[in-house]
Amino acid sequence: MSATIKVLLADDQALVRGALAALLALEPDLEVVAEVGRGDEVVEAARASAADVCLLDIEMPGIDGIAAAAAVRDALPGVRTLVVTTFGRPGYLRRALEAGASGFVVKDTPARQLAEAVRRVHAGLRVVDPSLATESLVDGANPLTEREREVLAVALRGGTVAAVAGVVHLSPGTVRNHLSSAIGKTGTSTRAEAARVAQERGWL
Amino acid sequence: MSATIKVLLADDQALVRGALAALLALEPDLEVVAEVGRGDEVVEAARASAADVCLLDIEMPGIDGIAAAAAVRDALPGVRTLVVTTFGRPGYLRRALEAGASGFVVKDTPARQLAEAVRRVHAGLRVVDPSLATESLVDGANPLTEREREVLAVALRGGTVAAVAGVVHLSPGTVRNHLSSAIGKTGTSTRAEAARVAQERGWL
DNA sequence: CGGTGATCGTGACACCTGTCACGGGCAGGA
DNA sequence: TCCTGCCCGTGACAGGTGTCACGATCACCG
Repeated sequence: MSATIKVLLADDQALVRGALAALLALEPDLEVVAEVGRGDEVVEAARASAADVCLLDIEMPGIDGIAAAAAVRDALPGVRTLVVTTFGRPGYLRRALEAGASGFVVKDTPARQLAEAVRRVHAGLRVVDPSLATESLVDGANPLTEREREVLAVALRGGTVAAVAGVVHLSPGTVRNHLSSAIGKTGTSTRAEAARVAQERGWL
Repeated sequence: MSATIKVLLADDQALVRGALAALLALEPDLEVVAEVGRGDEVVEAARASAADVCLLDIEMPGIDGIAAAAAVRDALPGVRTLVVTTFGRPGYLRRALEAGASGFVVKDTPARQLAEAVRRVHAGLRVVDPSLATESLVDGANPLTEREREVLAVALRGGTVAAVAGVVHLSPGTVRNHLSSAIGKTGTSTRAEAARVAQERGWL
């Protein structure tokens, strides 16, 4: 075991990545051993640098931070992951924990708490934003089915039913049925509203 | 004149704010004298701390970073502003410069260049992301009219024509005409697409 | 002064959407 | 086995949407 906790940083914004590195470098017991800007480079870099904890942003090219957490869990079981994200969407928290993440921190949290969160995760504890944890329970699970999510995700870009049907290889009528169901489940009245609400809740 | 450059940080995400502070603290000639999380606190904090340069994020509660830059220009003419944002939308660059910002940096830029950008801005130079500058020229100005922007901004939330008409206090028919015009100008075929494209280009 | 363009409104038309009812197929649990 | 739930599709209907033509007012500019 090394004396310091080795940290891997994954964030697509170089400026934020560098800034977080500077922040963690202030802590004598932490050491940033790797930085990546894509989700699909996390496992490789974590292995090469023998990282103890991976700090993962969700919004990243390649694969997102949640999928990266799952990949780390499968490939490097001893490595802990801590998801750090901009959006405190309840669905994100649930999916992150299901992907094996040990912690979930929103970017609104004070800077000084980040190092402490890394230490707790490294010690085997779970770190979860308390305000989000309750919200996640209140909000409940994702009521959308697999196809509804898929159709709604494409509809988010704004095309017509025919365009969506072409992308997902379905009949236009089926697409409308899925959209109608999703509209009902989100309590909205148009697909654009439904897509927006679903995204805000982390259902996509 | 002080020996160090006094910097004000404005970003709604506390973690990013603190991280940027740590990053700039590494530079001996820079000093972070104030941190705020809202756009409408910038002028007050800049005055109180006698800041030389204001680092402004665009996405902020209260007023956004561009409006904050304009407020600083009007209230504190000697203070330079540097806009730092997540999205490299050409329209943002143009509007930021019109608001009197001395610099425009995307969060994708390497961390080490930030301090240099602050120094250049403090020296009275303009700092503009080069890749964005050319894109801004190619893209041209915002073709949308004032009312088209307003209607499109409301339509972005996804409601029906009637709902939009109620918000902007217009006739439903007029709203449809404005939307139709905006759809034509964005080269799209639905209002949702038009709103998405307009936002991506910084036209809203 | 006339011309131009943004703004606001109406009316009409073809088309798209959201909803519902109704099939059938397929997996998993009582 | 039946039942339930998800999936996929069709058809029909009312209502919303996008487009166009046509007026009208107002501000600005040559």
